[in-house]
Amino acid sequence: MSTRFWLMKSEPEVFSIADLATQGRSLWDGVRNYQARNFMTKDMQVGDEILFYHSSCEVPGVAGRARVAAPAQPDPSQFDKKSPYYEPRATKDSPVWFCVEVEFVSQLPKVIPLTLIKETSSLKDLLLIRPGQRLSIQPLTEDQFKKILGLEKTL
DNA sequence: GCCAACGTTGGC
DNA sequence: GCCAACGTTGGC
Repeated sequence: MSTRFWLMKSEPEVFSIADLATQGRSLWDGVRNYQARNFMTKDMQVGDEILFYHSSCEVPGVAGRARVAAPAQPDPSQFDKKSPYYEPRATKDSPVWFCVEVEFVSQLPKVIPLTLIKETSSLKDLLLIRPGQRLSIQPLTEDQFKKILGLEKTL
C-alpha cells in the first residue's frame, strides 16, 4: 500500500499542532465542505502523511506533521445541538459529515511560512498557493511534501 | 478590519 | 436548474 500525502488546515486558536502534541490523537472534526469530506471518506488511508497547517494567524504556514490514525467515521459534532457544527439533516443512521482520526508526529521548531512556500518556484503548482484556494484538506504529491519539509533547513 | 474568492441557500 | 444573495475562508 502506497503512503500518501495531505495538507490539513486548522486555525491554531481553535486547534493547534501543540494541542495535537498534548492529546496525541484527535478526531479531525468540524469539516463542513463536501470536497474535503470526500477526501476523508474516499481517499485517505491509515498511515497517510499529513502536513499540519496553521491558518488565520500571525504566521500562516506548516507547523508540524501528523498521520492518519483511523479511517473516516461519523463526525460526532453534527449530532450535538449545542455545537457550532450541528447538522440538523444528520441522523445516526444517515450521517452527513465524517472525520478521520489523526495522530501527532512532530512539531516543527519553526513554522514554515506560507510566504516562503510562495517564493519557492518548484512549489508553484501547490494547491495551497492558488489564489482563492480555501479547501481545508488538500492532497499533496510526495515531491511537494518533501520539498515543503525541506524548506525547514533554510529557516 | 477589509475584501476577494468561493460555496451554499433558496426563490422563482 | 438558474442565479442573486448571503455566509465563510483566510491572507493581508
